[in-house]
Amino acid sequence: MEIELSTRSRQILEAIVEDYIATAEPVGSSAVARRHAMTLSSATVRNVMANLEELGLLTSPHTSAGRIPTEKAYRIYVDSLVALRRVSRIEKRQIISHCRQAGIGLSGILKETSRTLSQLSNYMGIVIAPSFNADVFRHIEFIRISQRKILAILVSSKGALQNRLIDTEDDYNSEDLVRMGNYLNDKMQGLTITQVRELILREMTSEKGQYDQLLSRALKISEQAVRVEGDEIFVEGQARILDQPEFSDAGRMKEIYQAFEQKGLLVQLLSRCMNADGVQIYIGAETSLSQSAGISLITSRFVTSSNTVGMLGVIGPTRMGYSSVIPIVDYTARMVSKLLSEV
Amino acid sequence: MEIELSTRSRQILEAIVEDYIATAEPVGSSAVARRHAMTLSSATVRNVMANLEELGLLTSPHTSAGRIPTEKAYRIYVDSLVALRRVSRIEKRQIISHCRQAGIGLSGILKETSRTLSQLSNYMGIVIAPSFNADVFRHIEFIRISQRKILAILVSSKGALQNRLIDTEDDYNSEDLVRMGNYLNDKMQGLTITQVRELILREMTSEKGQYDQLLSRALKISEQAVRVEGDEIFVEGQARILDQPEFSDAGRMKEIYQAFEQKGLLVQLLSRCMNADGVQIYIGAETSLSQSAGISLITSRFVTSSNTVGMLGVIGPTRMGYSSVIPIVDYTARMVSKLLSEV
DNA sequence: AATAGCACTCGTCACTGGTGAGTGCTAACA
DNA sequence: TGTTAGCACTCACCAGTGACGAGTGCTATT
Repeated sequence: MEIELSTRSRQILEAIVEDYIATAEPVGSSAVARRHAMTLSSATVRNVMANLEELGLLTSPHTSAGRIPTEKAYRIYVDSLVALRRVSRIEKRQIISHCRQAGIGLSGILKETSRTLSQLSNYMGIVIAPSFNADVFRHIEFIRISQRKILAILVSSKGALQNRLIDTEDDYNSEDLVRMGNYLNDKMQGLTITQVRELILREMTSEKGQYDQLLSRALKISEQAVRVEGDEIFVEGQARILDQPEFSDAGRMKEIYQAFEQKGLLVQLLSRCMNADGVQIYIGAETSLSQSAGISLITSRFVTSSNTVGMLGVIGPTRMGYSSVIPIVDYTARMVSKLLSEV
Repeated sequence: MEIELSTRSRQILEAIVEDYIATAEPVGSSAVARRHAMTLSSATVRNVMANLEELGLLTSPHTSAGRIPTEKAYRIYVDSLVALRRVSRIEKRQIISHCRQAGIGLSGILKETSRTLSQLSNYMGIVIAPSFNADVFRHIEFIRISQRKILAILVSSKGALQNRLIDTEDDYNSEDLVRMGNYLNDKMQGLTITQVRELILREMTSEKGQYDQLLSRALKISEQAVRVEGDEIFVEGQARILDQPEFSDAGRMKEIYQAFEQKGLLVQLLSRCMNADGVQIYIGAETSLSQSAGISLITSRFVTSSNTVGMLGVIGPTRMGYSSVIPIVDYTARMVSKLLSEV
C-alpha cells in the first residue's frame, strides 16, 4: 500500500493538491512550475505528473486539461505532506467564547460548538453528544404523577439526565416509589448505564426477581426508565455545502442531502472513530457516505470528566482546506473536553 | 383587493394554474384550449390571457413563451378554484399507522408525523411541538443531586415535562426542597406556565418575596426552572426540495437552505398561525421566508387533550399540488389531534 | 536527467442560421 | 359584440462552426 515517491514528486504532488484545493480547477504543469519557485520547467513537471498519474494519484478529466488529485492523493497529502496551520488567536478566542456563552446545559454547549465549527471552517459542523449509555449511573428517582403515571429520572455521574414518563398497570404510592428508588440506587452504584440495563434484564429473569413483589415491580418500571435513547446529534451549516463549486449541480447535491437526512448514518459513521484518540480523517469513499459524492470528514473525540466520549468534526468536500480545518477540529475538541471536565 | 372575474376567465385561470403545477413549464394558449374540452379556440383564450396578465395574475417569462401564474393567481386558485381531492384510503391508512407505530413519547409521534407528511406530499414535512408555555402547570419538584446542584422538574397537566439542572449558591437539604415544592405547588395550581413565570417574577420583587428567606430562595430556584425553552421542531424531507425543477439552480437552493437553517424563523412563521383554526395557506412572499424563493406553506394546528396546540404542515414550492396536499395536511392534523387527546 | 520545441487534443466561447412554440393584431364572421 | 382564422413577429433553443488557448506527449538537444 505504501507508495515510494522521490522528494520532488512529493513536492509536486503537494503543490497540485494545494492548488486544486484553492481553485477547484484542474491544475496544469505550467501552473505548478510557476508556483514552484521557477526551479523546474513545465516539461519536467509534465514528466513527473505522468508518473503520478500512472501511480493512480492524479487523473485528467480530458486530454488537454490539467490534472486532478485522486482520493489516494489526498490520503498521502493528509498523512505526510500537509503543513498544518496554527490556530490563529482570533479563532481561538472565537472557539472559547462560543463555548462559554452557550451557558449551562450540555445540549446548548454542543449546539453552539457545531455552529462554531461550521463558521470557522466554512464547511458543515457536526457534533455528537456523549452517549449517555457509557456514563456511570448515579441516581434514579421515581415520582408519582398521577394514578398510573410515574416519572422516572435517571441521573448519570456526569449530571446528564434522562427522564421518562411510564405508564403502569398498578397504582403506586410515593412510599413504594421511594423504597424502589433506594433499592435500585443501592444496587446499581458504580455501574455504567449499559451495565445497569443488563443487570436489570438479568435480575428480571432471576428467581428472586420473579417472586419478590416489590422487586419485580421496581425492575419492570426501571427497565422502561433505562431504555436506550437515540444519540443526540447537532449539525450546523448544511447550506455551506452549496458554496462549493463541485456541488453546484442538482443531482449531486441531492445525493448528499439525502445522505445527511438519515442522521443515523452520520451517527454510525462517527461512532466508528470513537475509540481512537486525536484527529481522524476520512476521505471520499472512506466515509462510506454516498459513494461518489466527494465528501470528506475530519473528526476528533472529546471527553468529559466522567470519561464519556462524544465526537465532533467537520464535513466538507474532499477538496477541503485540510491545513486549516484539522487544527481547528483538534483545538475545538480539546477546548470542549476542557470545558466539560470542569463541570 | 377582490378581483371580479367572469366564469370563463376563472376556468381558464384554473386550467393554467393546474397545468403549470403539473408541468412546471409556461403554458400556452393552445394547450389551454386543448385541455378545455375544445369549446374555445386558442385565439379566444389568448384574449382572456392577455386580460388576466393585465390584472397581474399571469406573467410571461419572455414574449413567445406561455404564461406563468403569479402568486396572486395562486391565492385566488387556492381560495376559490381548487377542487380538493379526497384523502385516499391508502393515504389514510398510512397516516394512521405511522401515528401508532411511533409508540410512546410525544417527540416520537411528532417526528414520525413530519416524516409521514413529507412522504405523502413529496415535499417537506414540518411539525412544531405544542408549546409547553401554554400548558397548565400541574406540579413542580426539586431533587437534590449534589451539594450545589438541584434538579427541578416541571410537569404540565398534559404530562409534558421540563427539567433543568440548577446550580445554587447555598446547600439545600431534601426537607427544604420538599417544603419549597409544596409551597409552589399550592400557589401555582391552575395557572399556565407562562402565567407561572410571570407570577414568580412579580413575587420576587414583592415585599414578602424579598424578606421571607425560604420563599425568596424558592422563587430564585423556580425562576430558573420555568425559564422559556425553545420549541421543539421536526423537519423531514429537506432533500425533496431538490426534486423540484425550479430549484435546480444552486443560487436559489442556497437561499432556501439558509432560510431553513434558522429554525427560529420557521417557528416564528408557524406560530403566527397558531390561533386560527383549520388549514391555512401561505403563498410565496406571504411566508416571509426568503423573499424571492417561491416557497409556499400549508399548515394546520393540532390540539391535545389539554388544549395545548402545535402546528404541522408542508413546505413546498409555490407551484405545489395544493389539491392533494391540503387534504393531507387537514387529515393529518385531525388524526394527530385525536391521537394526542386519547393519551 | 532536464529542457526546449512542436504537433496534437479537446474544452470553451462567440457566432450563426434554422426551427417551432407562442404571441398580438387585424379582419372577417355569426 | 363576442369569437375566430390568419398572419407577421418574437424569441428561446439547438446544432453546427471556427477561432482560441490551455495543456499534453513525444522527440531531439543540451
